[in-house]
Amino acid sequence: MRNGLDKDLIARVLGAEPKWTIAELEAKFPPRDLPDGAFVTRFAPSPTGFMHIGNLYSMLIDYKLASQSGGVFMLRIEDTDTKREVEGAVDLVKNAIRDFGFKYNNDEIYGPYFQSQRKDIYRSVAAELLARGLAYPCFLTADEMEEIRVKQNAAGFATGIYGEWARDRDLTADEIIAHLDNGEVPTIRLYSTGDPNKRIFCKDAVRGSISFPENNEDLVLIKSNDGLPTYHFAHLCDDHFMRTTHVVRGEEWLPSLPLHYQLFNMMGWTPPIYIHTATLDKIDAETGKQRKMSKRKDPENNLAFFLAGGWPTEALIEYLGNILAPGYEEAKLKGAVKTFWDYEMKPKKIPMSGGLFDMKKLEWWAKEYIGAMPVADLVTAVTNWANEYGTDENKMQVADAKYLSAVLGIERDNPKRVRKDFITWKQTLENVAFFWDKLFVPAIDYEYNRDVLRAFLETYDPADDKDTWWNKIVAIAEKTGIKNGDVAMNLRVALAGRTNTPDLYSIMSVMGGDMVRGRIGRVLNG
RNA sequence: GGUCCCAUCGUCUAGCGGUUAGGACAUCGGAUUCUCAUUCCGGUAACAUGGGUUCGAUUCCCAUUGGGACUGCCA
Repeated sequence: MRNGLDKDLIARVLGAEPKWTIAELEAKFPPRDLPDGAFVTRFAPSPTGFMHIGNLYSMLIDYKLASQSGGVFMLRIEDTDTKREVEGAVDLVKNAIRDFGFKYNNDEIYGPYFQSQRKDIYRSVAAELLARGLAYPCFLTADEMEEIRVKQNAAGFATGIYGEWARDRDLTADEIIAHLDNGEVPTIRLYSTGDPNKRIFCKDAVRGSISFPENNEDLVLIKSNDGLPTYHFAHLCDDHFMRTTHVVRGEEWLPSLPLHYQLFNMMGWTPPIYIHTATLDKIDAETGKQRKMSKRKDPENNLAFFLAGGWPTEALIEYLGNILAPGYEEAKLKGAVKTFWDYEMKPKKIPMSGGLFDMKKLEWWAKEYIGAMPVADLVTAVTNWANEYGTDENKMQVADAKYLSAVLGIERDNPKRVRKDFITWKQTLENVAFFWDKLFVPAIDYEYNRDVLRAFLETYDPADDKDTWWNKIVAIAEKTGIKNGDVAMNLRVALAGRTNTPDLYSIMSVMGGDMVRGRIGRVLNG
């Protein structure tokens, strides 16, 4: 510990008087009045203009834990890096939260929820640390720090500002004033008293107790360029005063856990319970090796990819949810629960090893999800997607809701035996495109048996019920001397332009007599 | 280099000292069907390696190997 700074110097060093004392802040942000066991969590993205799978992954834990426990889920914007900020990024975040059906509850009294608007809070806490000699102003320039780094590397020491290398940590008040008078703006650094030869024990809800060497780095608490806090300091102040009970974050934060414990200990505050999640990986197509999902290389890392591609958001939730709450899938298959929201997530069971993102399994969840949807809901979902993301052709397909409903309703009447060939809203429309004359692509290379087609036209009556219709097919088969299936196949290809389709009779019923006659006639005349 | 995390079928996992190591996806057969999709039945497939501890290790401990993260006035 060093000598604390006096009030006036603290104000000069911070650029403004601290607005509150710690006691005032404690009163301003009182403990939350919630039932025992309620989780208070937050999703805290940086507004970088990009929402990735990892964001959804951790937000799902936050939201689920809060909602299942009767707690609170907050949205906090971590806009402390003015250089990386992107316009419109906050709306992107909010839209994603809405699209996935999450609701956040930003109670005014714990706000504001933009870190850029919480300067007074950070300044007040920093003032306390400065007064107690647990933080100090540092006037090191970027160039000077680079010099230090070079020296440390050459000598084989760990890089960073610590101990002997921390030039300004024991500056006297007069020396500080001299720097200030010189027009220099300091960063506020932690005055670390940690001893790397001792160990600190930290807790993680998934991994249990983890020990690290104590932190001895004088990390930056408040940056000089804009007076905003670093992640570490913001985390301390915000999660304490927002009364967060559980901090869910990526495992890349594990190494800074000793620092965070140190910070909370210095303030005499209880740290939140940490849940560090493993990263979502994929196999690199070029190297064949497993690696973290990359923003640049992997389009499927971007949530916009799934939204634009028409993936049901619920399928993504079910897929990720099953990873985060192992056993959900089994419970669902057994009928014990209906959706992920009915299944209890246990923090301890959240996996700690990195997982591969499995598109095949996602497809399976999507098929299951769509397969279980009532036709009306399917039509709505597909229509909404087409109108927002679809092509003009897609929009045309959804224009007649009644026809679309008939098309999508094929083989969906028996809930035990629904078709599961719909994966995304987009792919659904592509799958059934042949039902529209404009989109129909005839199979020009197919070798039709024209006798069969002519014979069909002779006896075809759109009003026939299925048995009558089938008996006519059988009769044609006998007459022309080919198999029933071959007769059906000729009709199928003539109508749909392909060899794989749902039930033929249903197709004809939906198409209607004119379209059926038209397409068969087209083959015969063409 | 230093610190830390992780390790069960191809993938995601169950297992918490004694199991024929279970499930799901994928895959491969078979049955059903006018094709496809469904549905049903069945198969292939895993405890990274080496030491301990123990009567007994997938399970506990330690190494090794492999993968990952961090080591910024970015989060």
